[in-house]
Amino acid sequence: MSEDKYLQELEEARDVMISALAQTMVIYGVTPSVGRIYGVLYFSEKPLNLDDIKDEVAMSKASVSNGLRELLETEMVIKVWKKGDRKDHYIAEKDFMKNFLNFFIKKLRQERSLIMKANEQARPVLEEVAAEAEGEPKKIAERDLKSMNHSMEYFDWTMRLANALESNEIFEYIPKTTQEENDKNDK
Amino acid sequence: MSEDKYLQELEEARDVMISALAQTMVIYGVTPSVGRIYGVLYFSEKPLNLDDIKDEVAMSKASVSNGLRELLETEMVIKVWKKGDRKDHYIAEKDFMKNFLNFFIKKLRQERSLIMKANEQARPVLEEVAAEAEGEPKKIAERDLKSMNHSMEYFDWTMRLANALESNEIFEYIPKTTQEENDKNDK
DNA sequence: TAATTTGTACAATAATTATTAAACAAACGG
DNA sequence: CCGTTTGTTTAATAATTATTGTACAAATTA
Repeated sequence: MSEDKYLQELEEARDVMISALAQTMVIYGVTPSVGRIYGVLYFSEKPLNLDDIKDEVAMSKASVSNGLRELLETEMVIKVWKKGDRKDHYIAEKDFMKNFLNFFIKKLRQERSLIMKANEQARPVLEEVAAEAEGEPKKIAERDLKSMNHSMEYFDWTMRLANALESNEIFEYIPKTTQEENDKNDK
Repeated sequence: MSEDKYLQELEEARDVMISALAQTMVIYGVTPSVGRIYGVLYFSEKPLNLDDIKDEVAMSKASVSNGLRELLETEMVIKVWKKGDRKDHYIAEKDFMKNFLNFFIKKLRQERSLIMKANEQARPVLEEVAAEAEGEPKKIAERDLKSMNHSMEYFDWTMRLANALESNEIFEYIPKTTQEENDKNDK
C-alpha cells in the first residue's frame, strides 16, 4: 500500500477521534467548534498559530480567536512563544486529568458563590421574620432557614471535595494507577 | 408589621433563592426555565401538579411538561401519586448531594462511552498502519496509539471515581460532616 | 359511549447563541 | 515615522435551541 494511502487513513482516524473529543467537550458545555479547536491542537505534533488552526477547522479568524480565548481561560490550551515568529502559537494541555480537575473545581466554586450571594441577601429577611412575626409567616421563615442551613452542609462538602481535588489529596484515595498496572509497569 | 407584609417579604426572599438555584443549574447546562421549575418545587411545602407549576413559573403547559421530563430523567424531580386527584403531582429531590452525584456520574460515563466508541473505530486502522507501514506513517500511527493508550488511563481513573461516588465509598474519604460538626451535634 | 380532563407530540415562532466580515488597535520592521 | 502584520472588537447575520399554540391520544367519568 502506498504511503499516501496510509496517510489518508491516518487522517480519517484522527478526524474520528477529534470529533469524539469535541463531542465530549459538548457534554461539559463547550461548543463543538471550540471542541474541534482543542482536538486539532491535541493531535498536532507542533504548536500551531491562529492561521494554522483556522485552516484546519475551517472557521473565521475571529471565531478561532474567540475559541482560543475560552480554551485559554479554562487552561485547556497554553500559549507558547516561538523563536523567530511574531505570531502567537498554541498547544493543547494534554493531561485530561488536569483539565478535568480545573474545569470541575471551577464549577463547584462558582456554584457555591452564587448560592452564598443569594443567601446573604435572603437570610436577614428570613431571620427578621422568624424573630418578629407569628403564625404562618414565622413558620415559613423558620422552614426556609432550615432548608438554607441544610444546603450549607452540601456546599461545605463540595468545597472539601474541591480542595481534595486541587491538592491532589484525592489521588491518595483514588490512585491514578491501579495495583495491577503498577505490577505490569514494574516488570 | 402586618402579616401580609411579612408574607410579601418572604416571597421576595424566596424568589431570590429560586433565581440563584436556577442559575446554578445553568452552570451545569440546564435551561433557566427548567431551573426555575425545580426551584419552585424545591420551596413548595406540598406536591404540585402541572397547572400549579405553570402558574408559578408563567410558562406554557407544553414547556412545563418538557421541563419536568428533563428533571425526571435526571431524577431531580419525582412524580408522586395523590389520592383522589387525577393529575400527576411532582416533588423536588431536595438532597443536593444525591442530585450532584447522579448528574456527575452520568456525565463521566457518557464521556467515556463516546471516546471508547471512537477509539474502537480508530484503533484497528492505527494498528494496521503501525504494523505494515514504514517511515512517516508508521511514526504517526505509533504516536497516536500512544496518545490513545494514555487517555485510557484517564478514563480508567474517572470510572473508578464514578464507582466511588456511586457506592458512597467517597464519603469514607471525604465525610459528609466534619469532626467539628459532629462535636457540635453531639452536645 | 359521549363528553371531559389531562398530558404530550409536533410544527411554527421566538429567543438565544455562535459565527462572520469588516473595522480597528497594537506591535513590529524597515 | 510609515506601511505591514497580527489579533481582537464590534455590529450584523446565521444557526441553534427554547418556547408556544394547537392538535391529538389516552384515561376517566357520567
